[in-house]
Amino acid sequence: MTPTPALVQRSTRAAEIVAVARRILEEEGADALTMRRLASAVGMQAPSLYKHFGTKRAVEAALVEHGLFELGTVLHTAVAGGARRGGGPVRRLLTAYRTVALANPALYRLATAGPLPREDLPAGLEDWAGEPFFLAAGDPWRAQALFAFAHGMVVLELDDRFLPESDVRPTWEAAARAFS
Amino acid sequence: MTPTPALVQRSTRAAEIVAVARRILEEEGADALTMRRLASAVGMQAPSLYKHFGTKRAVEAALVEHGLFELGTVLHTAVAGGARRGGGPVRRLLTAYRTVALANPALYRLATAGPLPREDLPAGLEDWAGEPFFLAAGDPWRAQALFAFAHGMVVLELDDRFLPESDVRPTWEAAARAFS
DNA sequence: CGTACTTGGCTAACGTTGTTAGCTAACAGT
DNA sequence: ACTGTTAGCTAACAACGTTAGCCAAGTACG
Repeated sequence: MTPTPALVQRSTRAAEIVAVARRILEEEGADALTMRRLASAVGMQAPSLYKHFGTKRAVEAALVEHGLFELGTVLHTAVAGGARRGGGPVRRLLTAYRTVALANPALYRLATAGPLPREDLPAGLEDWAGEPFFLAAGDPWRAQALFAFAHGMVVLELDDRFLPESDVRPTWEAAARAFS
Repeated sequence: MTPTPALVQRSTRAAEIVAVARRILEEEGADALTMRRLASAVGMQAPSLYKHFGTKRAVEAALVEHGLFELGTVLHTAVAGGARRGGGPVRRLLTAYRTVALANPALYRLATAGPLPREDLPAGLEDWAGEPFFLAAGDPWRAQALFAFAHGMVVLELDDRFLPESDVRPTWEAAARAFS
């Protein structure tokens, strides 16, 4: 319902840096995303990056922005996408959430773990990305609970925190039923 | 039901290092826990720490061990503790979980976020700490869901990820009812 | 009793990290 | 034609985890 927020406008070079940073993040992991590695992958020296981003956190904030935007896009279409796809909106939301998170694990962690760099993010982006939970759950408390469940499941899955023999999909299924 | 696992036995000095590390972690944050800072707080030079712990990760593993042990202790007594305290076992479990996690936020994050240093942990400790969820929930899938919800709520609370005006306790209450 | 070994401290140093200072070539504006 | 601004560079700094190598004190034992 809230209009899609606009992404921060960036110069060609800055956009290229963010794109390369994202590739490094997903292909080589969060530890590989250093200023020197990023600079070399983009064809310059590390200090030159500071002509485009004031700090490494600013680069990460740009990545978080992309992550939240994509997550929000997927979740909104999942909730809105009619009864064509299986189940109710809650089920579609949960499926979409898990899919996009597991598809970009490093970006998901960056965007959802640790404190948010709110001052470097477009206003409203965070709320907009979380809105599908309210749309699907009905009231704010169920939305909170649904969000907490989904986030908890995903990070525990990513961290390999469940018992090895335990299958995780029945739990998602059960939650979808419980919250519908 | 599973017997309480034994903690790793450590020399006096090593135990002191872990205790100091924990104090630094909670009082000054995870970033302040550096080998030099830790060494100086314990009265030695950084390289001397390596006479007691092979790596920084090993120090952190010792902290994780403490964290899981305390969490497990609290959760087990919460679930077992008769009908004296309010509500059913699920409600007591959730209250205890939130309380201990918010009381030691940095330790909680260290113990539950990111991959576990399983090879440096006493065998069975992880399972034992998670067992109360199975005891309270009944079957494994509900246990998984309950754990994911509790963990998700706590990390989102710690990361200040909920909307500022949103009260979080009704959500815990509702979950306690839903899982009972 | 002396000797060998272990324990636990030290200093110096290495490589990597984020970041700053200061220089410079290219380009735009008046 | 001068003057900024933009975007690159090299050199360097402090802090990080960690390793190497030295040395004093204690301990085991023949």
